[in-house]
Amino acid sequence: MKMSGGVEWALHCCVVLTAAAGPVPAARLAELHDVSGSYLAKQLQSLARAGLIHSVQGHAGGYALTRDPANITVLDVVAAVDGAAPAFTCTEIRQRGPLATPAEACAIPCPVHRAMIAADEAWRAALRDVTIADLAAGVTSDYGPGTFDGIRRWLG
Amino acid sequence: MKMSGGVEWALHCCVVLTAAAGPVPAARLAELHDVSGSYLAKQLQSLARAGLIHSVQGHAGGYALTRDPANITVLDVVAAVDGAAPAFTCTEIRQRGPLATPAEACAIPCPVHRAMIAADEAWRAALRDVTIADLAAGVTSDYGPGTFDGIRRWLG
DNA sequence: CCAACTCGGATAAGTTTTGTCCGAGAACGA
DNA sequence: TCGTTCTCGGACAAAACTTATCCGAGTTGG
Repeated sequence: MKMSGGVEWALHCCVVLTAAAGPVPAARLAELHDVSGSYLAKQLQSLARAGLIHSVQGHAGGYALTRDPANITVLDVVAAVDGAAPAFTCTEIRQRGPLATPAEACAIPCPVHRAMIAADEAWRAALRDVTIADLAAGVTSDYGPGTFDGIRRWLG
Repeated sequence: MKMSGGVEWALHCCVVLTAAAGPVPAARLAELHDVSGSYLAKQLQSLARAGLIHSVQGHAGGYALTRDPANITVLDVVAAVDGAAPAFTCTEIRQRGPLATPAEACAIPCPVHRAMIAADEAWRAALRDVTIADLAAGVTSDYGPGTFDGIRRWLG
């Protein structure tokens, strides 16, 4: 039960892109966060494939958000980087063994599966309630209104 | 973001132990669910280490629940088998890089971390709301009142 | 037209999870 | 009381996934 470490990087990158004026290269984002540029590229590609950011190639290229930060939820980023599949996978062991339940009685998920589905949905709902814009607002609230100005200046 | 497959086995075993009169050997539980006995033993050991079940050695030994099923939550089982650590681990990348936040300003978790903590807590709360007794009641409701009688009979 | 810079996917190393085995210990029957 | 049989418990490999890296294709700007 461990989430990909790339999720943290991706979320921080999305928050930074909120402040950026134009496209930002992956290498610049990696330097800003002091992480492996080669690996961060992988996470950004996942975000691009999910349609959360779009890439601009060429001399002054880089990555930029595709839509308003208020319309990108944390769940979107987590699903893009870590995968959209639920953490729990039911293998239907109730249909196996000497006392196997017949398949026609298995129209609805078993009680164990139901509990896991409910927990997963609660988790998703919590992540869906927070947007990238909310995170950016939290950064401003925590570290002062000039924080993003400094980032914008450093990005060039 | 994948939960250990052993969690499913462990939960089903706990439900079965609800119906058992005496201790049940790991091999018997494995045969009932048609899974690897060697590997199921590992999960049961985790449950025993967590104090959810206790082992009885010797000729007529096996595993039995230590307390009332209504006092064992699904979260207890998940934490025992899959680990109690939260899925998301914050690496404090805000304290790294050229624009690093000074350590004295990092008394509280960053916004990203806060969102993850909230989601994790929602997930835990959902799992804490369901007990092994609830799962057993769900089985009875789904497959009929005689289900556990059949299991008890098969266990011998 | 050239050159430099960007992303994109294909390619290895490390780590965790999964799966298996045999030895130590305890209870029952003789 | 002793031996046998059954049980758990921890130590030992195999496999899958995550992590990390590289170089080529494509595009922009001068």
